[in-house]
Amino acid sequence: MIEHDIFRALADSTRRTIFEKLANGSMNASTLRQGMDISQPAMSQHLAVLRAARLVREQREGRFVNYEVDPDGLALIAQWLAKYRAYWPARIDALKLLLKDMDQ
Amino acid sequence: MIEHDIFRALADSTRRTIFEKLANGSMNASTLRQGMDISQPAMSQHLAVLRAARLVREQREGRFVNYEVDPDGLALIAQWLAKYRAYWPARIDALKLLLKDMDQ
DNA sequence: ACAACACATAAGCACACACTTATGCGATTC
DNA sequence: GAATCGCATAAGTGTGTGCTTATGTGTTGT
Repeated sequence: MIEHDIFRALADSTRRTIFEKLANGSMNASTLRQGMDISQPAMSQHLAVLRAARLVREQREGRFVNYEVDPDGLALIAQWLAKYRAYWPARIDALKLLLKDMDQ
Repeated sequence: MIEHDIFRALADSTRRTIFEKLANGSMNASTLRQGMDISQPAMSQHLAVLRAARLVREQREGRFVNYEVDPDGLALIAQWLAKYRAYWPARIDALKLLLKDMDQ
């Protein structure tokens, strides 16, 4: 179940930080580690979990592996969220942002 | 960190099932248990986790406690998702639904 | 070809988590 | 007011998870 993988992946704050960093630009695993006080194997394992959840995808470049945000994971979260749109508050900033962005 | 509580709460499939049931109508804890093969304390603990994540809220009614979906949790997910809107695929069904719903 | 590098995988360990049974606490019912 | 009911909490237990160190695999550079 990919939905399970997604929420499980995001349940860890270190992985959310990694994802956020990648959202600001794709990087290889070593660059990601900078300023994160995390071992190389730990980073590799976190990236594997994010990859399994389709939140992140890899792109081999020689001996480097460049990681970037995978839109598929975000789309699945949006789909999950859409199931409960009957319960969304009428107007919140996030949804207004959302609307504005989709309006073009 | 409420964001952490939300993703952690949704990382468990039993809790997602409970949330989904509540999205189809508010219920008390005993009614929620029906057809779920789960002990009463387990249900109580799951509801406590969902409550801490603001995905669910309670409403005491005598000796019953009626549970319902709390829009706050969903709004927080939407806000989290909105941070990464730059990576959303151009057109997916979930986002179209979203747009249509917000358009009124 | 050999060393250095970027990354993945293996194995082991401490801790978090979801479950259980037992018990406590109010509110209803008889 | 005693029993019952709906639910919460306590305490204990097995399993999952995130970390570590050690090692493997493939690529680059000399």
